[in-house]
This record gives sequence, structure tokens and C-alpha cells, in this order.
Amino acid sequence: MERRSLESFTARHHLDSRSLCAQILEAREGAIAVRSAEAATDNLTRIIEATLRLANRKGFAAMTLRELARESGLSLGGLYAYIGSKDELARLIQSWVSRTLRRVMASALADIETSRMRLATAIEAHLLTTEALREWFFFLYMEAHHLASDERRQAVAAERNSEQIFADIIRQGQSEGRYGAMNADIAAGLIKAMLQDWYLKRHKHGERGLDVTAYADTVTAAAEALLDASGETTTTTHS
Amino acid sequence: MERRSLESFTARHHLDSRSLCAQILEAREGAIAVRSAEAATDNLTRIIEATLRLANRKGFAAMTLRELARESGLSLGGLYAYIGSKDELARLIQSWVSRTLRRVMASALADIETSRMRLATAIEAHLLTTEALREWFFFLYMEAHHLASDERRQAVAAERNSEQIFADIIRQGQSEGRYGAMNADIAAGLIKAMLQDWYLKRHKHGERGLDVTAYADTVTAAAEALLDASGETTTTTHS
DNA sequence: GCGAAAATAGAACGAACGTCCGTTTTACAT
DNA sequence: ATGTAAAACGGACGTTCGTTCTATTTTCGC
Repeated sequence: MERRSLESFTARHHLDSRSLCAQILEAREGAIAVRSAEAATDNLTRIIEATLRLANRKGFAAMTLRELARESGLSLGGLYAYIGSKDELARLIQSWVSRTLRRVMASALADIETSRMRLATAIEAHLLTTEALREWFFFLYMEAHHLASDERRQAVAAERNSEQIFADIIRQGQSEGRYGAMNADIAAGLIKAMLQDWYLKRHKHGERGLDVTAYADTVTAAAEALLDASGETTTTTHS
Repeated sequence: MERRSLESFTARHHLDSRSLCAQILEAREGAIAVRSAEAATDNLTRIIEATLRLANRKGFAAMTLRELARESGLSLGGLYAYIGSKDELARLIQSWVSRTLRRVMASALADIETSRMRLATAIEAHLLTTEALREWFFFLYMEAHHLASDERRQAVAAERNSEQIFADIIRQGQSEGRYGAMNADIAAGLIKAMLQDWYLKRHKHGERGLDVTAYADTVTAAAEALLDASGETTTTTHS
């Protein structure tokens, strides 16, 4: 059941590496001098999947282009038909994973109205997206700090944006009188922390036999417990 | 008020860089051939603080020893009186920050008995420790994945250990009938995710004007809401 | 204030890096 | 079958890395 949910979500929103790579090629039309779009997509997918595999194991800076060539099956020189430089490769991945999350969240929430459903939907959409593109999101999280300031600012903005989605849902629920008076931005931050834990500690969750939709239910329950309880007790002061 | 709490905690548990470096030197006695213990501690502190500054900005692999020499005020050759190699420097920092958290958590919880107090104390101790040694913990989190398998295993074990502390407290509360029947390991994982968010997204929290003890109260309230609510609703199944 | 010991600075070294480019291979039109 | 342009290849280049070594300076008991 859960696997079907992940798979249908993945298919509906085109959340596989090859689809993303095809989008990247389409957007950079002209910058890549490869004749056949089919073959070009294959090669770029191999390059990026190899990059994610190597960089997530040993770090992007420690990964060499010689390893990347070996792992992707292309030659050292062949890589440069697809990437302008090693740094550009990192920027490419980062910018597309950011915009993909934004796109999917907006699409998933498009026609959901009640705050309760919006919260559950947003949590599930976030988790399913990051599960489908686990290596991409792990890469973004781990390497975003080392970007040049322009790209870094963009990554921070994308992070803010996704947190704002949750804060807005919480404020909607508060205005409907459903939740207590807790600071919506802080509550959204706590939810986001739980969501990111899913792809940052993937190994741990896998060992526990927890699947992504079960985790979505857990986080949704936790979020609602937090928001429901927040009106009942006043903030304690320190002695 | 809050600052005093952080400062007294820091002083009580010796959570400043220089104290840690002094401990490191003491433990590696003989491996470092510097005459005066005082001067040696100064130099090692400068080296490690510079390492944390540079590595947390651009990544440990991207940091060069020439930069480290400039930033720490020592010469290229002088560094090698204190470190055996660049990799050893990373391992040094990682192993000491792991054992420090373990030591402080054990010490802070030593004579607390009720599960409610143990939960609040553990959350506060975790946050105050990571706040005092923020750069150390950030470094551990970001670079632990790239360690050789032996050290990596040790880092994972330390992570498990600190999560187990929370799981045990939750189980104690459950056996006292205070909490619902939620899986204690998963609940502990959620709490841990919120705790790590503090030092991983420090910049964000700083901008919001949230201080560490206020965040501790927020996380404690969230944890209790989660645990109290977990007995009331049954897990929903998917249609 | 002198001389032995310790500590430092930074040049030197081999290895390995990202990048480039001349050559070879491939695939399709004729 | 043959010609031609695209694509892949992999070695070479200049740079920079981690590490070592040595000439020089500093330290400190006497």
C-alpha cells in the first residue's frame, strides 16, 4: 500500500533522476553540444547519479573528476561536453532540487483547502518528494553551505520558502481557531526539522523498518499534538 | 537570565574550546613534542578553532593547510608539531566532541529521577552543550559521513547512544503510565531531530531572536505534547 | 651574555588535481 | 562502400595539494 503511494506520487510528479536530467537539458538547450536528446539524457543521468553516489559517500570536494569519469562510464574529456566545470555541476544539482521541491509542494497543495488537510498533505508531499530524490536532497543539504554567496542565498531562500508554507498553514489553522497561540514560524521550524531527519538519517529509519508513509503519519500526529497543545499551557518563565 | 544559565553550564562542564584542547593534549601526552603545556594548549586551541572556522565555511576537504597556517598564526611546518596529518586533525575533533556530549549528558542526568524532570533536563543539557560547542558539533555533523569506516562507526554509535538516552527516559515515563504507547525509539528520533536543528540552523534561530533556553522550553513542550497525545489516538490506516 | 636545545618559517618535493586539446572512434548520409 | 561531422577518449599541462626538510630564530639554564 505504502509503496504504491510513493510510486504513484513519484510518477505523477516526475520525481526520478532521468526526468530531472531531461528537464535540465531542455532548460540549458544550446549549452550542451550533443546531438541526440535521448543519448544526452542518458549520459547526463549517469553523470549526475554517479556524482550523487560519490559525493554523498566522501564529499563533493573530495570526489575527483577521474573517479566521476570511471563511475559514470564516460571519459575525463567526455564529461566536459555536459558540464562547464566541476563547480557548475554542483550548482546544477542544487538549483534543480530546490525548484523541484517548490514545484511539487505547490502542485500537491493546489486544491486542498482545510488547514488540517493542508498540513497532512504538505507533510506527506515533502516526505515523498525527498524520499523519491533522496540522494539529491542529501547532496543539497550537505553541500549547500559551501556554495558561492549568490547560489547560497538562493538555497537559503528555497529553504525559507518551504518553511513558510508550513507557517502559513499553521496561521490559517490558528485564524480558524483550530490551533493554540504558538509562534507559527517556530512551529514550522520544528516540523521542518522532523521532515529533514527522514532523508538525513535514512539509514537509521531503514533499519527500524519504518516506511515513508508511516513516518508521515507520525510527523503529522506530532505536529497536531504540538499545535493543539500550544494553547493550553502558558509559556513558563525561568526562576 | 538565560545567558547566565548557559554560562554557568558552560563553566560547570568545562565546555570551552581551550578546556577541550587541554584535555586532548593531556590524553595524547608524548605524541606532542612541545615544551610548555601552556603554550602547547594555546597553539592547539588556535589550530582547532581555525580549523572549525575554515571547515565550517568551506568544508574540511576544501580547506588547505596553507590557509589553516595563516588563520591559526602558525607556520606550515609548525602545524606538524601538533597534528600527524590533516586527516588525523579531523578525527581528533570528532572523537572529542562525541565523548564530551556523552560525558555531559551523563553528568547532568546523574541525580535526576522523575521521568518528567529527566526529559526536560536531557533536552536542556543537549542544547546547552551544543550551543557552547556549536562549531565543534556542526563540524562533527557535516564531516562525520566522510570518515574512514572505523571512526564512522564510532560516530554512529555516539549518535545512537545519545538517542538511547531519550528513548530510555520515554520508556521510563511509559512504565510509570505518564505517556501513551508510542514507539519510544521513534519519539526519541523526533526529539533528537529538533535538538540538532538548533546547531545546524543556528543562523535562522539567531535572526528570530530565540535564545537557547527559550528553545529548550519549546522543545520540551513539543516533546511532552507528542508523548501525552500518543496514547489518545490510534494510528490511522490509509485507504 | 653565551651556547645548547627547541621551535619556527617557508622553500622544496612528489603526487594528484581540474582542465584542455589533439586524436580516434562512431554513426549516419550518400 | 565511403565520406563527414559529432562524440568520446585519454594523455599532457600548469597549478596546488599534503608533507618533509633545513636554515634560521628564539628560549632558557648557567
